[in-house]
Amino acid sequence: MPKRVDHDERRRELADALVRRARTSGLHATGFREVAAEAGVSVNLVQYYFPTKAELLAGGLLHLRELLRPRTEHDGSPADRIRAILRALLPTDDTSTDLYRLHAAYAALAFTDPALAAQPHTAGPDELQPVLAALLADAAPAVHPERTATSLLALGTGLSAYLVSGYLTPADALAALDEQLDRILS
Amino acid sequence: MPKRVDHDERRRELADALVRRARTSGLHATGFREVAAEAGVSVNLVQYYFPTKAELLAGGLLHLRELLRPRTEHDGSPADRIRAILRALLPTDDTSTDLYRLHAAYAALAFTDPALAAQPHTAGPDELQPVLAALLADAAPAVHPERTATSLLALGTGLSAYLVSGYLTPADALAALDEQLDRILS
DNA sequence: AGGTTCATCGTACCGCTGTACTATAAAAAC
DNA sequence: GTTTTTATAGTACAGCGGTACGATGAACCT
Repeated sequence: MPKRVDHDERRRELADALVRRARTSGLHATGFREVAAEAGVSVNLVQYYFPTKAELLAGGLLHLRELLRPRTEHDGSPADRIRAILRALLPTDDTSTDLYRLHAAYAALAFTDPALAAQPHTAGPDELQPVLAALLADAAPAVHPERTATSLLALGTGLSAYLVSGYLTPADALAALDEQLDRILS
Repeated sequence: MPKRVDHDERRRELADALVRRARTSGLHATGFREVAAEAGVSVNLVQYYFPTKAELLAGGLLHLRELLRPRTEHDGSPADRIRAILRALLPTDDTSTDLYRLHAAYAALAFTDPALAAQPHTAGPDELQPVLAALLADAAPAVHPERTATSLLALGTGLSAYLVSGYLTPADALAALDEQLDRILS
């Protein structure tokens, strides 16, 4: 076996195994043994890269955030970019639904776990809000950019929650979003 | 000790102990022993009323839903009632914040636990949406009642998520909600 | 070539948690 | 008044999960 291994890469592989497992079995049912089995590797190797459970969980969250980091680079007019960003937020296929649900599990854990709470665990507005506000200032001069950006993101978050819970179909959620966007964008 | 006890009442007491404990310690860290200690009672008594862990959890969820069942009875004009219902949805004080977070933990669990998923676990739109739609049909004839009701509830859900995560202050969330309501309610 | 380091494995331990078994006192039944 | 429920408590057991301890073979260094 090789001696030198890229530790960051290895950690990413293991974190990905955690995500794969947890997004179907649940985060609460995913420990060292499950991650090891999913990665096809020994239990102790997982502990070699993530010495403690807290670090394993944190590594999983870091990787998950990477997986669902929204692509903010779209082309087209500012109005088109706004629409594209918000649409990309909604979990409309099975994969993004699973990831969103896993993220919800992490968020719930973070409420009572200070270590996780310290880590930025958000698919929250903090990254997208300024981007959206800047685009809105350009595309919709009539509205207050920051407040409108926040409201749009909140709407997207709520629609996402309804989507993953099965209360809405993707078509309905997109329609609700578009209705709001059509009103704002001139 | 008395022989006859109201079992439903006792179950409610124990479920309340579970909620009290879980809303600060986290649902994952709340088992038979913790509930028993919180209720000042023996471990076995908890099991006497909730024979299995699944039933204990389900009992807690049932009680939690009761605690945060929104009061839909308000007085005033339809417009006032709409505003009151949506405001009441937002967790603006510490208690409702804790309960909302606990509910989020239950929702996350339900995604991977069929037994919990079968139980109606929602602070979702299913109860409020028809009520709101009926009021909207009266107060805002220009808009599509069902779609608008869903959008408003989604906005409320998103704002609630941002509130319990600390991204928004109650004042900001209420302002965002009011802005939207002012636009719709003529 | 020999020793050292490093990635990997197998196994063992210990604490916690759900669950089961037995006991007991008080109230109800008769 | 005795017997039978019934609400409660204490203790015990078994499985699982995180963690720790050794072992081993391959690659690197000199």
